[in-house]
Amino acid sequence: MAAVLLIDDDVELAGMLADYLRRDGFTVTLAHDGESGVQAALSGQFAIAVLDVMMPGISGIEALRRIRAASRLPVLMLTARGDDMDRIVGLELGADDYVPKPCLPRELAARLRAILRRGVANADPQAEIAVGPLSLQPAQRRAYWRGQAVELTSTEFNLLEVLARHAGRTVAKDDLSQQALGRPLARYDRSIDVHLSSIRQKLGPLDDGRSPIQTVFRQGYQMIAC
Amino acid sequence: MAAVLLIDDDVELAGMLADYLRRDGFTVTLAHDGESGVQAALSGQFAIAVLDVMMPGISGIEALRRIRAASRLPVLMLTARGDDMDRIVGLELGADDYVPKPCLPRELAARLRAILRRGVANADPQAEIAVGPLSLQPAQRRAYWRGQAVELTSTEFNLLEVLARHAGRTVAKDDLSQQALGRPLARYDRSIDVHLSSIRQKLGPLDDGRSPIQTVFRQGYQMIAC
DNA sequence: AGGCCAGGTAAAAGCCCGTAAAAACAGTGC
DNA sequence: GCACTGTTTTTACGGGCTTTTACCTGGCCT
Repeated sequence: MAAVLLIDDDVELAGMLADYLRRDGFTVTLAHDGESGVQAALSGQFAIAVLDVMMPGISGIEALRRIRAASRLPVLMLTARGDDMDRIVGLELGADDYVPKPCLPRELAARLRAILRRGVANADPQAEIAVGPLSLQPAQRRAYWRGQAVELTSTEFNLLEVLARHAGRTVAKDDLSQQALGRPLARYDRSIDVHLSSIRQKLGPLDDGRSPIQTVFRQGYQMIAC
Repeated sequence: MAAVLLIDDDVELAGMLADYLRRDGFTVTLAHDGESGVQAALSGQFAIAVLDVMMPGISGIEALRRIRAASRLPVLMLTARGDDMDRIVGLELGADDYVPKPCLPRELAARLRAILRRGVANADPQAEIAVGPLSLQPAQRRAYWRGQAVELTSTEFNLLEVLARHAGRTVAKDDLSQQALGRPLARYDRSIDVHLSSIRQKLGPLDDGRSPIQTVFRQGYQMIAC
């Protein structure tokens, strides 16, 4: 089943959780401090990470920030009962869920499965993203259209990757700007539109003559799911 | 802020939670049994529903099943500590999250916000919506009428999608505006009417000569269920 | 019957988006 | 430092989509 990375400095508790998850069908790897945890999370080997908020050295929040800076790997936060603020902040920062400690292993497993089922977001950077005639290899930053390599600039690739990861759903322009350009969308900023125009030209139309990227008026853009 | 429907037979507890949520900026409506709760959930007036699992009459699970049969409204389940099985089943059935009881109101609010932030993404984009001669593929933003592709503008598609998801029930103009145009209905705003006029022209009449979208005087519009 | 108001629809007005082209920026080699 | 090259952002304009306006029809009420 899915590969889980468990980052928690409490060796005993982590071991116990890992045992339970393994019996439940998960493949579990342990990291006992934030530093090595972040590194492992970015290795691209895991489908999801479980991250303890309270840790010596880098806090869980900081670890999450560093993971999010480079990856969309799903992350579930473990928090001690009571630190609600941290919970909210955790989700603001882009955690996918949190579970209060002490937690029932069974509950943890259920939430892991729920996140994995929700799926798509599984940004395993090693994997290839395929949507209809488009295929992307984020690890090599290469794009193929109908099997042919396409020359994209760096920004164009970023944009296309975000859209492809959310294929079939509308992505707001602000999110596109945030994730592909790394800055919030300013008023009168037309960069996204211009880049999308060039992407469309480089890719060409679908079989039915439509563009593979649809405009959703006033909301954003949507890549057509295969 | 967001309109929350709270379905719980425990009047006292529900009232307390409602108070907290209101102070937190939510608009809260209460339902004290499954039957009326399901009905309210399908009214299209709410952004999210909170549903107690343990209820006399229809159980929370059954209520969820009936909501899911007709709608993708986000639902958060309230479960008593211990019934893990129900939790898992709850998520399998398409709940968006669950919170164990007794719960901190603050935690409930945080989770509600997290789901709402996740936003529209809840609508299962792979599914195809079919209502009589109409079929919609939200993932590709395509519409077919009697098997023929129909060219719709972005807003027209949004409107039709909302109506089709609630086929057989009246949708208030204000909800249509909110969901398809992303803004509340203003006085003297005729946009919805105008868009509906063009949709009707593009689709044409049903076999019996009526429009597939009926006007419900002073209330809204309703798509005729197959 | 007549007035009032919601809704149907054509047409005008206004705004958003597509896109070419210019300007600004970043990197490279000399 | 400077010219050269490739990329990103800004600018500008035209076209299309949305919204507003206006006029008309028809239901509902007194």
